Amino acid sequence: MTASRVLREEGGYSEKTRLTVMAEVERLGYLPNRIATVFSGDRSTTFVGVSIPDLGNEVFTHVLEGIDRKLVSFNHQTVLGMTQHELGEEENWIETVLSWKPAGLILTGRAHTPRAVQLLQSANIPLVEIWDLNSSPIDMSVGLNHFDSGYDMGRFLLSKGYARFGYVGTSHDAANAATSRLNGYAKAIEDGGGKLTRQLCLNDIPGFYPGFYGTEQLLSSDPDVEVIFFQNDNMAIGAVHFCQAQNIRIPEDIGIAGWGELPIASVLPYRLTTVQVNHLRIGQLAAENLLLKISGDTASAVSDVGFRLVPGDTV
Amino acid sequence: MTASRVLREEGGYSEKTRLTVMAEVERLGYLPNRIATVFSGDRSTTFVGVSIPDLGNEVFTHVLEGIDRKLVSFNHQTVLGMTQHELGEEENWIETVLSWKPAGLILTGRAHTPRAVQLLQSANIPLVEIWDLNSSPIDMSVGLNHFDSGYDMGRFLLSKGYARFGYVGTSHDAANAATSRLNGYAKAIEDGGGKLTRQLCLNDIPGFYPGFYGTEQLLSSDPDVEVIFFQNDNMAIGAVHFCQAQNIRIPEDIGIAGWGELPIASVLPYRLTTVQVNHLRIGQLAAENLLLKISGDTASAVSDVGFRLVPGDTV
DNA sequence: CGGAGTTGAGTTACCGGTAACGTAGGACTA
DNA sequence: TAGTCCTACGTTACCGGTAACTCAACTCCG
Repeated sequence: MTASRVLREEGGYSEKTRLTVMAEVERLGYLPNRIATVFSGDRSTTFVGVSIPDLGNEVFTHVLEGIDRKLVSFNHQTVLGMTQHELGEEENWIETVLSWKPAGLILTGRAHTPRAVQLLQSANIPLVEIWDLNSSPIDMSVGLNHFDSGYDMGRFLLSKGYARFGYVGTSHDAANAATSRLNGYAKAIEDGGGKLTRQLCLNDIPGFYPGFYGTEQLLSSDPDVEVIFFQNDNMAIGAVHFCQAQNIRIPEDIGIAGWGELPIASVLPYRLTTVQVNHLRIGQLAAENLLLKISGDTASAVSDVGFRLVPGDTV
Repeated sequence: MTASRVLREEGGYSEKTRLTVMAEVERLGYLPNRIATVFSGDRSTTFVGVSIPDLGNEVFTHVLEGIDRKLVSFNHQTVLGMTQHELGEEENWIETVLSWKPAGLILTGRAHTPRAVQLLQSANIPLVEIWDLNSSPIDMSVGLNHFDSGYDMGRFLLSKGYARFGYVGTSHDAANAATSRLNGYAKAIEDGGGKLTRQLCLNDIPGFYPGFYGTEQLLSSDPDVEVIFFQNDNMAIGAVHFCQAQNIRIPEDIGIAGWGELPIASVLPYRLTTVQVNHLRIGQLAAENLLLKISGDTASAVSDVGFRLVPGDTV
């Protein structure tokens, strides 16, 4: 008991005793068993479960980096959960990770299975839903309004005089956020009197190559499309390369718009029309709010990090 | 006790009892406390600590994805550790994560602090060192020989007739592997009678933009360089874009070589000279070997996944 | 039909911390 | 000098599972 007090620096021991204890710690190479501590007090671990759809998407690795950096600086650890864009996978992961008594959870997306929601509520631990802003979160939400970002892009393209619109995305739709963007985009086009002639949903991950062949597919089936909005920058860059290879001029023959502003944009010889989002900030803010709740403070339930439309040379 | 037996499907109970127990489980919404299980038997958790230098580097996110997918399919979870390329950070993380009784560890790199090695040895749990192959690992090693890959690139470039060589890398050198590549490259050049006129080490992350301005720096200080080997493909692609912007012809005026074959290569209008490495495979194999050891089987101590030099159009 | 073996279920103790409480002995006060 | 308080340290019990053991009831067989 005295040793326990010394190691926790709780006070109630003499300097002489402290030295004796520390000497024994040194001699035995003693490492505390944190499992026992958690068990004894029915406390939480210092684990924070973080679910993301997949790691292939650069956007989420930035979010994850923001989360982990912040957590580590407050002596917490990230337990990873890759949901593969499947709510069922997420539910299984939530059940498993909860049995390990995490200090909190960060989930990507606002959609969960009913049982997952029930598990989360009865676990009653701090929770942040990130990415697509949830105005009535289970506990807390950090992200941006994807519908609005799609809507703004639609309006911007309309203002540039386009009338026939296309969209290319994939079924790897992180937490339905890309679908929200598409819905916003479609709504803007409808409101503005344009025509969304074709929307393509590839069964692939949203990377460079799907952007490349997705553009080929879309243009061959609908050559009159004037501008294409892509699920993200990587796909848009793939599209630009396809157009260059086919001698299709941008923006004279076709307009290209991406989403997310990824690092590669900094070295491209053209300025991609895109939507800038501070991914790292989403992760940091989510972790910050979670840590506040964990330490018993209050944190804002809804944090909108916003977005910024970047008009480039590609439309 | 009977409930415990039912839930573990251990046998030694009647069907009638099983149903009674399961009904109570349902009624109470009972979730087992895995912490107690670990504590009771002085067992391990199902956590596997995975340390990687940083998440900004696409290469490691692929490795991590390979690891996590495999672990999840065997009911284990990844506990992330970002070491920021600092052995001290790694040591701190190892100490923390060990106190949570992980089932095993996967560490990127073969270099560790003496105290870290001591902690790892006394923890006596399955351990895989990945990335730069360690022929005498603490426990197991999965990766490739980075020195050899650099050496092969050097020899290949010599065979193309180059005589004045450059190198551009960064101080974010994941587990010293890039330095091994540089050493191999330098050795090949020396052996072949070429000249490594300049090696640049930028204080930045090895991304597109550092490749861009690193090339500018190197060429302005040493305009006679004939070919440049980059730390990775992203930097090499940044270099290609710099050359395009400056109307420097590739490969006529300068040769460019990358390393790692990243996804963007698939849509480039040219074929980048690079070294192909199966990053996902490294992660999968590391997790596989670790899980074998965890379940009490034996696994090979050293697994070389190899590499393949890809002669492209850029030299 | 009695003894041996089997089956299903209960009892006890333990893992390693820590909360809560107990207590000896010194200091301080009225 | 007796009573009170404080400090430093010790004792006990408990968290929730499970290993190891016990035991009653039933089965099986010569």
